[in-house]
Amino acid sequence: MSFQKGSRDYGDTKVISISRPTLQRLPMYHRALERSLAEGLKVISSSELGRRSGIDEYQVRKDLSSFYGGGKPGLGYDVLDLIEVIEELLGMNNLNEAILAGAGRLGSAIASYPGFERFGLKIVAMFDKDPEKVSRHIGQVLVLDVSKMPNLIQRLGVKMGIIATPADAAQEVADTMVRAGIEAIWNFAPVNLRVSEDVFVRQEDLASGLATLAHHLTNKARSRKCSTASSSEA
Amino acid sequence: MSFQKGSRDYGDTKVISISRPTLQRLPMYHRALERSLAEGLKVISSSELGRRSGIDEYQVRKDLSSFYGGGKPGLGYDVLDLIEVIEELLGMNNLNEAILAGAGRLGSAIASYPGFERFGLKIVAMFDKDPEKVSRHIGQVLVLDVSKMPNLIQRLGVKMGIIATPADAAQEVADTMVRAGIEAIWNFAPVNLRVSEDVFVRQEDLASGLATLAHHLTNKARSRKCSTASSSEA
DNA sequence: TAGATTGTTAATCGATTAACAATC
DNA sequence: TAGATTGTTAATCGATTAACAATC
Repeated sequence: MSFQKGSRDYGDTKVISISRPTLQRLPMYHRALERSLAEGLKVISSSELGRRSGIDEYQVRKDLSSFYGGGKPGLGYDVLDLIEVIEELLGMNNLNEAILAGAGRLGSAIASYPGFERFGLKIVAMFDKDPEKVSRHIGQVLVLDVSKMPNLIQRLGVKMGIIATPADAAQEVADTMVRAGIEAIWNFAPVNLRVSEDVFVRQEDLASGLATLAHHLTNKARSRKCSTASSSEA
Repeated sequence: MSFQKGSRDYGDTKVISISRPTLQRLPMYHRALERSLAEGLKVISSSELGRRSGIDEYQVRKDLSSFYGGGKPGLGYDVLDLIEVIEELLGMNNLNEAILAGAGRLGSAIASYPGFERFGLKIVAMFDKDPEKVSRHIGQVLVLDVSKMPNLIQRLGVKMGIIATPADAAQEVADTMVRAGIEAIWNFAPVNLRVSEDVFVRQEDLASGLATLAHHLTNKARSRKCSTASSSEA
């Protein structure tokens, strides 16, 4: 694997730092690369990768250059090598263990979302307070009573917590998680969690997504009425 | 409701234009405001709203000023009025009809996600190609055979399509939707859709979310090993 | 009026887009 | 070698942060 020259972790030296936007595009590159590999491509240019991932070719080169130094001028990037580096960066090779709070529909969907396995995510247990749900399996995952959560987090040393509870339970669950040692929370409940500084929270706010779409449709209708052009977006 | 002065739609004059980041923060403000209202607050300052929504007070004022002109220097914003304006902007008062392709776990979770109703989203039908799933109800929504999709989209004039199919079916479903008249697609399948310019696509890429978290945890562990400080984020 | 807080203007920061010299 | 394509530097754009004069 050709990481960028000089950006490897020599003892106590620096760690590659990737910007948030770049990081979020990595899964798209990964997908496009896998497809390319499946089609038999060994080498790919930034423009072709851009076309396949729907991202600007300038952007592609800029992004890749922030963590990859293996591109060959005149030729392009080695598909397989690039895939490996991205997988390393995304932690797809490490096993990312997580616990999931909330065994309702959303929780169940997350627990059995097929895209996650390939990204190294392993949900080791689910929690719910509803006795109806406790002791059942969802997919491969056993649902436990929420009172067992702190103990299990500590015993297994799990660092990632996923919250898929109703809104009014989310903050309390987050507090419990953090107290037990969770360092990163993926929150699907529509609540702005308040946690201590050193806990990373990713708010997966479906309402925001919906807001964007709804606003777009409303605006489109409005601007059409005013006989103006419509805007677009990929 | 006090929209910003001069930004209303006078015949053919301009439409309020809100930046994407601002738009995505509106649901957070909305939530914080609802909570404030429930607690009996009639008026709220930008700093208090910031505290409650987890957003910088500078940001709050900047955001609000782009669409709201009703703030009173020395006092703050009228909670109820602000809520109403945001609801209007997010189309929470209009009914947003949508059709949903894919009646698997993810599709089912979306169809019955409680947060959506309040945002005016109404899923009028679901589609699947699995005969096992067709003709059943998921929540309130009837699942139909995917062959009936184009006709139904046209008959009801639905403009929003939600894709929750497996990855390999997503592009074909999107094409069908667009041909039938869908103007905005909310895509939960891990595929970069290719659609015509005037169709709005929101890619709800759960893999991106996971990438952010996994990278953060990996990096945190690595930087701890090197005895350096850890970074954080809200 | 005096104190508080807005709305707006200016400064900073970071990401995207573009262009091009280096190089396979 | 000539042609293609990278990696990087420069230019542009837009968002966030800060500061402050206007005003309730």
